[in-house]
Amino acid sequence: MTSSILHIKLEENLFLKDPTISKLGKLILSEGLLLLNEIGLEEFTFKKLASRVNTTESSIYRYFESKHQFLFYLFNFYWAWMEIGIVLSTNNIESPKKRLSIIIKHLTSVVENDVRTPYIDEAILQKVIAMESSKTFLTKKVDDENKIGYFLQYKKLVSAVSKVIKEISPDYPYPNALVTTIIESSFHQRFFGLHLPRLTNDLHDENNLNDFLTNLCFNTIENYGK
Amino acid sequence: MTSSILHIKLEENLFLKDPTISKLGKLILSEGLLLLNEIGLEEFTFKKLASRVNTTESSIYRYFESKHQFLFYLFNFYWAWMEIGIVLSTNNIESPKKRLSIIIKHLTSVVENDVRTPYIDEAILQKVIAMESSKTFLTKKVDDENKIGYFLQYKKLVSAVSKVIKEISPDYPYPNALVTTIIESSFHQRFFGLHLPRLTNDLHDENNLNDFLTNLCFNTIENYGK
DNA sequence: TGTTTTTTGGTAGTATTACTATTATTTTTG
DNA sequence: CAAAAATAATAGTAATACTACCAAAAAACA
Repeated sequence: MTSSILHIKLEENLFLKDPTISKLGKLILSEGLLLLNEIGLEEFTFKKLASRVNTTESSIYRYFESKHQFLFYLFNFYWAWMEIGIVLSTNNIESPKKRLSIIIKHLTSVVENDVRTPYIDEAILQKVIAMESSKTFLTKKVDDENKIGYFLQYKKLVSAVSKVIKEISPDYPYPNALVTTIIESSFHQRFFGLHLPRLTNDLHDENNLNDFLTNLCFNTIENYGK
Repeated sequence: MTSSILHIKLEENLFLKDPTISKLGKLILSEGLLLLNEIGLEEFTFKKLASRVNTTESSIYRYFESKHQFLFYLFNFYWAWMEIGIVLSTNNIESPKKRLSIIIKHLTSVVENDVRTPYIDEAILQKVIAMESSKTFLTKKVDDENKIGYFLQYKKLVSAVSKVIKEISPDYPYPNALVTTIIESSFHQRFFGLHLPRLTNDLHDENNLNDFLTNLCFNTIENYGK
């Protein structure tokens, strides 16, 4: 029996040395993700990570040129992984409405660890991305980082979902905006549920968050202009 | 003729010493806002601001204990100011639907400088808040900062808008979530229009952004459960 | 007007961050 | 077993995010 391993290959400029091909690299990924989840991007340093994996700062710098590059690596990993899951669970579905429902479920549900990716725990990754992903684009460096392809995976997914919306409502003029609104909202609303409950409505409950955004999506596209 | 000055009084724990009552304090606000807009929160330091207003780091630290407190000051100022504008332009309107339309216009339009607040340029403030406000809550300190009231103004506004939604659709279960989704989306979509256009749909045009979110809001609340 | 307060300026210092550079040691691989 | 590659260890730099202290200037008040 072959173990099924999902190897997610990311663009060359998301790292200095591919972390998936060495033991230390994998440790940096797995423990880095955990540390990021524990202390957050602001407090996260390569020095702390180094002491956690019993290596040195300089060794980590050989894999990633900065903690921002490391975050972008995880960010792209997440969206590449998400796309695989979405494609797999929708490619044999005829009805675009059903496909869209499934996609929204994928985008808004709490994720479980995917055992096919040994050094990344997707349940943790989702938390980290929810908390940190806005920080990838809300900077003055966004144009430079966009130029070197740091947002490619995210754009790819958005455009794929957008296509499904166009199948359902070809005249709806804002499919991309709607998709990114749903994604960002799912992250933020779950966060509000935990930390700033007056900014949301008991969306901590999985089904409510999915109901909120599914409803928002379909009512928006199906009634536009009516 | 009396000059009409809008004095926005903020909570005591948003500063160490009230910046609105001294010349230096006002300079810190006005120039700090401009500097923040120019270089972004990550690059912004009190040292740079000090050299810009010809004072010293230590003098600025007498007003704000950190740049994060300074950001929260601006954040609360923005939402307090926004609320005043919304109240003023809706309190004589009967129809809740009209009121909601006006509110969405306020929340999604590019703002112009309000001459009644001499040391804050609201047009700049809006840009800064759009870019930096997610960073106020997406941190590990959010619970502590929430406890000391750093999010009060924002919550107040959200709850006010939420009330209008309940007037229109009393059975809609997610009014708060919808309001924060609209606000966050208006910030992010405009940003995408400028920097990551493939994540949105020409919402750089004012009217489109307003149309997108007005439509999303009304269709969501009026068709829920249908 | 003179004298206290209050406010600001100036300097210094600390621990930490975000790196870069260099050399020594270990591990891998051909 | 030798050569190459990877990692460890150490050191160093400029900048950040502060704190502390004292002197000078400005404002308030008596």
